Amino acid sequence: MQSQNLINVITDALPGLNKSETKVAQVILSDPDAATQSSIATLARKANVSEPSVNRFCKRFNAAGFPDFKLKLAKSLASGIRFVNRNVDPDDDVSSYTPKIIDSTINTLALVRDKISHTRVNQVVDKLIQAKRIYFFGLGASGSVARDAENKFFRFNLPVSSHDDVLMQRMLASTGGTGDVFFVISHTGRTKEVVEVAEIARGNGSTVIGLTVVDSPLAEMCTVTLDVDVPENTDEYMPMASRIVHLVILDVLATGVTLRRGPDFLPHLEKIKNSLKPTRYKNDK
Amino acid sequence: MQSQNLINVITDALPGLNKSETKVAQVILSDPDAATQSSIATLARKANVSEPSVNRFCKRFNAAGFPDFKLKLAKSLASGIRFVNRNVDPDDDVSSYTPKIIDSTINTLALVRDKISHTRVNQVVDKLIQAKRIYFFGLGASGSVARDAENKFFRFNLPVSSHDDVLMQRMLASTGGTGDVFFVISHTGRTKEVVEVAEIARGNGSTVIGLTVVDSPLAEMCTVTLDVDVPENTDEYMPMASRIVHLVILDVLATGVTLRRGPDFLPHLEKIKNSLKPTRYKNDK
DNA sequence: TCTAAATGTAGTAAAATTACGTAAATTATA
DNA sequence: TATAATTTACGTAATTTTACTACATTTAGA
Repeated sequence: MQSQNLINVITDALPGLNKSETKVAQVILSDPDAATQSSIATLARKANVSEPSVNRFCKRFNAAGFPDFKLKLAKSLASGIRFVNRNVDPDDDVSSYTPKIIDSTINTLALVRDKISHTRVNQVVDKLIQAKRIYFFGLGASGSVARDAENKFFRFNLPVSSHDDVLMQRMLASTGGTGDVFFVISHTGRTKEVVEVAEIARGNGSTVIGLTVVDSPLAEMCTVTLDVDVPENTDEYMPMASRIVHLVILDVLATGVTLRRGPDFLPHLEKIKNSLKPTRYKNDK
Repeated sequence: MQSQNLINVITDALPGLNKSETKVAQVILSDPDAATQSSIATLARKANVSEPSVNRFCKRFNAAGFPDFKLKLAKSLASGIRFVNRNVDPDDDVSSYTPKIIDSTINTLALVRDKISHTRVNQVVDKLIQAKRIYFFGLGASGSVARDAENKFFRFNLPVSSHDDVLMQRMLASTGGTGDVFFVISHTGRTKEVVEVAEIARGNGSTVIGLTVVDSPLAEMCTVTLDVDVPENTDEYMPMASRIVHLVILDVLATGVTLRRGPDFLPHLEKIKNSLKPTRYKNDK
């Protein structure tokens, strides 16, 4: 795991802290930026604890001491993540809910960045490179993710298609075989239709890649699973973050494939880019 | 205001510094990360200058003193190096390009969060609330964004549809009128077909909302434009970030609409959620 | 050679840390 | 259930480290 956001770490640890540590945590979380600029004495005073308590607090979070802690805190703040785990409130106005939603997305992405298995990503890139054909399957919200994936991967000069029709998916899965890759995207990993399709494809010797939840029925049917451990939304108003995560992971996979193809492949990408030029108004700036 | 990256500032000021200040600057620039962790004494020793020289150096760069300087330096490192300057390199392996791509997406989102006009968002939410019908239009990559939007907005009990077929878009645009909202999504804002469709719709008295680039031909045709000032990708291997940004902005808009509808609307959303339950395997955890 | 800027020395103030002692809480035991 | 034993939490005060200030010395330019 890479450097996690200190504010998240503190928030997560909050329930397990003792009295004075909690006080310190609250003062820091309520205004992290002020905390980075105050001395151990002022912070201790604000939290109504002694200076050594603050110091111990810092060491608890793997800092060498108070100055080191402040440094790490400052870095966390600079990383651009401000509203941490703040849910949207029914009374929020635009200027509140807008940053909250964006920050929550950022937060989720940062989590995925630190948790995603690079080995798995590599395995999937392997499979995609070797594929004779790629099918992207998804239903509902994952349907548009699948479509986006098609749009992205067709640039690789491979027969790619995306499908959000269950019957079509079934038919394709049953006619597939070795060399075919079925890339199945599912937010829950529990949609029956999707799991069945994966099973059919697998039974015919196709490679099945799952972009879904770990330990789900779908994950069990897959040759390789890219599991995304995105925290479930508890808040009614918070949008589903998994779509975005899925899209970004597909970006990563596409990049992986491009890099494997090597620099000789770049002219091909350039050609596709240029093909769109005549459809656009010139930019005279 | 561009990133007040301290490292850049120091580099720029380098020619105008005097002897000992130059020494200090060189030590800091050669290993900024180490500098943030050392005391004024060690830094002075490394640079072969006295402690007050280091202190004066800090004050020269608008810091209150040495600790404040270290803080600012740390922030520059966190925000700058982590996000901005990390293009995918042809030699990168999985563990390099994966975080790079995710970080670049995060960076873009953070930028949008700070720059997006809340007034505009509010205006668009207004229009969407008042709409009798909503059409989401997009081509190519924006096509799947449009589709995702449909999937999200149909929950609001409104006639919503998405279209990625130019002819269909034209026909709908020409038959629309007051009360109809055409939500046009475009990465470039310069695709001729899309601009024309917007013009037709506008001509018939429909509301046209653009999710696109500021000052683009499309933006000029719209009733309200949500302009996204996403930096263009210079790197061959970096995926297009605007898709993600568009999706997140649609999340924001959807949340805005939900909040305006008030708490009475929540049971309706719950109903939709529950309708999907029978399609899933039970989660026995 | 004079002047002003640059740099360093030494002392002081501030900040952080450590050592240690007391209080609180937890666990074990009667 | 009460109380003793033990651990854990917390604070005081002393110590050490760190940063800053005032002033002295050096250096460079006119």
